[in-house]
Amino acid sequence: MPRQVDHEERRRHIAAAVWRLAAAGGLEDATIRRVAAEAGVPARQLQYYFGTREDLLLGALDLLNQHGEAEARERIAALGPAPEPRRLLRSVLLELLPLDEGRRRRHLVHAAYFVRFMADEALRDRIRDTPPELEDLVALLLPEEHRDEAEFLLAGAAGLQGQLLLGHMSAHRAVELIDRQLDRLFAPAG
Amino acid sequence: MPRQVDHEERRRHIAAAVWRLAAAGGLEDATIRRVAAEAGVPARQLQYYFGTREDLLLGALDLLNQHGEAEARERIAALGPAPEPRRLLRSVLLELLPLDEGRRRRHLVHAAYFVRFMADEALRDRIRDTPPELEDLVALLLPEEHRDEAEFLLAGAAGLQGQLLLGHMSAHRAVELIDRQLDRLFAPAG
DNA sequence: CGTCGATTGGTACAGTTGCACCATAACGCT
DNA sequence: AGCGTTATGGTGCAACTGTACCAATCGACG
Repeated sequence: MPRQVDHEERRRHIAAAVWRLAAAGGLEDATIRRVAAEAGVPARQLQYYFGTREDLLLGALDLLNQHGEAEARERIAALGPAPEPRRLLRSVLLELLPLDEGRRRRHLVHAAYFVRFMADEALRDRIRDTPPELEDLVALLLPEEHRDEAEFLLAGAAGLQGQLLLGHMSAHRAVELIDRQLDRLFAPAG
Repeated sequence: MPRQVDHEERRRHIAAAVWRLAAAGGLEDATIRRVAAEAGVPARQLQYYFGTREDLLLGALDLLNQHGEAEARERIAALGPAPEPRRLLRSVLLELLPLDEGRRRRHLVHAAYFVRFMADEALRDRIRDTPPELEDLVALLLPEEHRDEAEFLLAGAAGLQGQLLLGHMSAHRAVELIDRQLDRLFAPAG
């Protein structure tokens, strides 16, 4: 192996530039030359590490997803072992809200990819910010008769995400609304 | 007035082409030449009726909004005079779901504009598919102590919109989930 | 030391982009 | 009929797009 360079690190560095541009101005701002300038590398490097522009966008999205999933897992693991269902559920729902710069950018990038990738059935799964496993988890955390509530809860959190991104609601208020729902669902006399 | 041509009709015809392209492949597909081809008019005409491309996108969005708002008002008016609060509320919430081609395209186009227009504070209001008046209406339809529920209900409907667009949930199921929430909120012993 | 493959850089090119410009046609008015 | 406004068409251009191509450089291994 000549010239030892960290391939993965390089790709993540470039992908991060894609995220910033896409989050700020949508996919059309993420041209090869502009991403290269944002990342501070020659444009040719993107070709080498990703191939075509389509591959670049696709690769950047995949990296974002695994990056975000790792962050989410970390935050949830920080609750400690065997957390109470309510606290666990709350953390899962809060992952859907842009409560810090990381999550905000993640959701913005997903929004930027949304329409473009929805046309292609194979790509459609990569732009959901709620993996199916999370949905199952939420359903498991609530009593069986509350399956409808579980699904609506997830939808509600996703909807609040949009409100927050648009600045139409404060993060504090969104969290409060979720907590009210949890109050109800975990009330003593369910 | 020489050469009587229906200015507004022309603009709507062109705007509809923007909607189709933006809904199918995002804003980057809505180039001047491509919109012209889709509308079947010379590209020069877009310049004449809208100005720059930015103006075209902006104008097409405004036309979509007023078009959609009219459609929504019509559907709600079809409930007849002084409908029961629950039916009225249900109709308002269902406006957020892509239950027909019109609403589906409207929400897709909004999604296409989302990131691009969020950067500009002045344009941010044009990409919300829930006008503030609707939010107030929803709050009014529920008893005072249910303000939190009203806001979460709207967020839930908006979240279901995303699930439906992505094909992760059937329209039937989404409507069912909303009806369950309404069952609860309008239960006799509130 | 030389060689070979991994990596980088620069550039060239055909296609597309948004937009400005100029001519001309169509029409309502005086 | 003539004029002025409104509308239309076509074309040109500089900037930018994605990507193919060629040359050079680097480092590890023989």
